[in-house]
Amino acid sequence: MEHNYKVKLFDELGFVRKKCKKCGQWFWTLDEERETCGDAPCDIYSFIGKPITKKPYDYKEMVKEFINFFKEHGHEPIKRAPVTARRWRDDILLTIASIAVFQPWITKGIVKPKANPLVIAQPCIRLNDIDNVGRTGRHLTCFTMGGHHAFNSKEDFKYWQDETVELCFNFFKKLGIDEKSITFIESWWEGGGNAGPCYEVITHGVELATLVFMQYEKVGDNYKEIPLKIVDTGYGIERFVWASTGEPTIYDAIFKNIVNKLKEDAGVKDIDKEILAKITEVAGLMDVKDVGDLRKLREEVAKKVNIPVEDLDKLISPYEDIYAIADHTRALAFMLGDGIVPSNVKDGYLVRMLIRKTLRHMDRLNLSIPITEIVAMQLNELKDLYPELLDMEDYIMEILEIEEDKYRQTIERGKGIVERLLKNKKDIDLENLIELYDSHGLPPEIVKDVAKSLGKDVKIPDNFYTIVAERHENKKEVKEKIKLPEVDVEKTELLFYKYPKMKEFEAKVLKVADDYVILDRTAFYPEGGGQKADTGYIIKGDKKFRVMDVQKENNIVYHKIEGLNDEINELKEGDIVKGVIDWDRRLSLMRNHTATHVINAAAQKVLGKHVWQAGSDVDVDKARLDITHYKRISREELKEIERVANEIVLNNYNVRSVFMDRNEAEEKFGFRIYQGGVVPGNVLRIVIIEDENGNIVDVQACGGTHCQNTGEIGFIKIIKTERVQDGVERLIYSSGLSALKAVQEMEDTLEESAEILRCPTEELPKVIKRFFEEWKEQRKKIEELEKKIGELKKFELMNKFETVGDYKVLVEKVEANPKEMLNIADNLAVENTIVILLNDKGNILCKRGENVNIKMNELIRYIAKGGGREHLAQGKYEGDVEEIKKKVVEFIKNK
RNA sequence: GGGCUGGUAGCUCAGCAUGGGAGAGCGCCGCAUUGGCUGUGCGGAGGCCGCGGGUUCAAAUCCCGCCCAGUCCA
Repeated sequence: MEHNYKVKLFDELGFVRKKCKKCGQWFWTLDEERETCGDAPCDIYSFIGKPITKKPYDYKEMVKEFINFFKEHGHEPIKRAPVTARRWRDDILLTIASIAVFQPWITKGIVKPKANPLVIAQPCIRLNDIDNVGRTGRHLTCFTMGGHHAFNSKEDFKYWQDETVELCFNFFKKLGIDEKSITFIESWWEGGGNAGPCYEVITHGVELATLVFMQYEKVGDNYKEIPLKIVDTGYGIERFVWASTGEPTIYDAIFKNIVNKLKEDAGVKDIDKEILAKITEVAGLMDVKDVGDLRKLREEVAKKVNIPVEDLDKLISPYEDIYAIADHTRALAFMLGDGIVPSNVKDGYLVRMLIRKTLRHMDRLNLSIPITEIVAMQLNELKDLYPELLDMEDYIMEILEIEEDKYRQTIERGKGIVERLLKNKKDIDLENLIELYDSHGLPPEIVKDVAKSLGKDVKIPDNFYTIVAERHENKKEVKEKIKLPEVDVEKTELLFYKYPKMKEFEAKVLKVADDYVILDRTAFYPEGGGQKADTGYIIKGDKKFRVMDVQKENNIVYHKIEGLNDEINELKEGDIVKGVIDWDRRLSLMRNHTATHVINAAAQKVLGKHVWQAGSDVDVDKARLDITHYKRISREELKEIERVANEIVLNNYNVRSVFMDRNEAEEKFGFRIYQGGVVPGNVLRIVIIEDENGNIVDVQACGGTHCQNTGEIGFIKIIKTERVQDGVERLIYSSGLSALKAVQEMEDTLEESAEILRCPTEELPKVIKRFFEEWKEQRKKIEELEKKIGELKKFELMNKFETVGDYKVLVEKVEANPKEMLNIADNLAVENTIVILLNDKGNILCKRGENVNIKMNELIRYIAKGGGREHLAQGKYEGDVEEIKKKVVEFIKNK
């Protein structure tokens, strides 16, 4: 893509455009002598040990400096967004850049930005390079992207390249960075479907900022101009801090206190800063991608500092662990502080992985301080800039403890499995390793350790995790969606918002397509927001058409009519019809939907702020709500949620809904409104439950139909809870008369049970316990008696043996069940006897003494249906004893 | 959302591929030995083999569904 990168500033100050001798990229510089672009690997880091700013900054100071500079230059500072991008968009889990905060609604031009131009310092999380963290001196999982953004439309154009480059240049200068050291590399940025030219802003071998001019949408291989031209800049706050201190690694610059504390606790000696600097410098020149690259890095550095690789390894490894811990714990502070609940899915899984990785680093160092304390230190460092994290401290600490416990258990369990595996098998092969990791969560490194302690060696391939990943490939499922016919009509006017109690309405038929009818306006609620569709009738004259289902697509409401094809001529375009809603159904749906909001509020109150709606389904006789929570909901908690919910009902709070600007809603109520998931559009419908003083009980963006006050719900009964995933609990409940019905059904169960046991319902637990215990006792007794019967019958039968060939044979019908027969036979079958017992239920059993050479399983197959082992066989026979006896004799004689 | 693993005595687990009498170790109880506690020896109690269906003469074991737990991946 051709683009002119020349800006006013370059002209004014006399920048020259050059082509990098090494990488061939074009760049702009004030230094006419310069031949390389300034970025690694063409240039090496030259700020380590030689800070490039007037004074050193810490993290907090740099954030403030950045915000203030752009504030002074006409940008409005805005609050950071959570690191959990999943809350407002469904394409990424975590906030990976400052621009991610504004995608997709603002960048698409659908929603106006809160301010324009604006400046933000946005904590971001990227886990792609997690294995490099601590090792390369520069990689972080958690960093802060300073961004100043301008959203330019034709009517309201703020600024573009000239100003952006100038602002950047001046910010660098304000920090005291030598202007001759700055280079602007011409580059091209693409991401998230958008694209545009960009500058990478480099100094002393390190890229500190990227200035992107988003102006295209990428359609296939082509670029289409987008209406909004967006200035998207990213300043690496941590890198600025690093460069301002000249520390050997970014971790030393950002996490000084924590690194020192960890070093002290682990008893790690200080090593020559030169070595650390060398690693960072060499790593800076490398594109580290996998374990192999890291090994290469280690070898390279060993050569440069002239130390054997093994020695260097011993020196450096503890440092790497410390750096990784310092980084990971900050990411954890943000992830947990923003309310992520650990889980086996999505962002919850990411946070669990991060906790486990951190614990593994800690184990390697044998630290005595617990992970909770390290995260608490992070919170302490972050509290001035992000006081909201401190509100979540109790939650964060509890989660860390629970997760550490779980991890330790997993490892212990895993060790047992490995030990047992080694007992039976000589070696652990790749297949075992994969299963241990995939199914039991046991990393190969730990397997190796355990095996080593038992004197066995385990080989781990370099690409182990790649192999695991391959096993999980090509899996996708196609969700079936109801296909609606395409029609070209005006969008349907929705009457149920304006008139929530409207039961009947008149409308004009706009279209009849397949078995769907489209009206110009409707009071039928189409399925959406977890709420099921209304049903009812559409009436034309004296003809009634049953409405089975109602769907909405592109703002058009489709009414599915029962058997419409047969009567196609009776309902046609232009007809004026009457719609009648099945009001009992709607009432139930409204009650259940409002109850869902009430339950959500109650759950948050009882369980904590981390509780977030993870899905809901509102049906007529019951509804369900999935919430994020880190343990099973106890009986006590459940009762408390139920109590709080019904308290809200009894207080008869007002429920109102308003249409609101997205920004205004976010401003007023925060991200909490997105309980129901990602909501499109600029105008949101906000449903608010508030008490008599106007305090908010619950607020959500929601398109559903609701009661007008909580009292209308009548009564909420939680039926049960389920664990739908780790970290997500499902509450199933109903309201109003359905709730009453549910309670009555439970009562029926109790009554019925009590009747069977002939006791009052309140005595049930006691009586059942007694019955159960008695049953167990009696079962024991029966077993004993069965044994006794066997002993007694011996005397009755021992004289009835007949001699057949070498053996003494008994074929006899007894009054006994199979178990008793076995006991009898046990007492009779000795030496050269064969015992065959029958009962009148058709059971047969053959048992031989130890000196018998005939196989009972073969014998039984000759005389009856059944099988077993050589010494004992069981089965079913037909005919009478004499016949069987004849066959037995026949069989034995033939042997 | 998908994959995989597991659920058997109070605990840790074996048995399950190939269906046929529910086992081991630890713990618990009793007895013996000892001045007493270990320790040792002997004996014993303790199981809806997660729940529900199916196949079969017969299911802990095979098949299906569910519940519970663990774990990996997107």
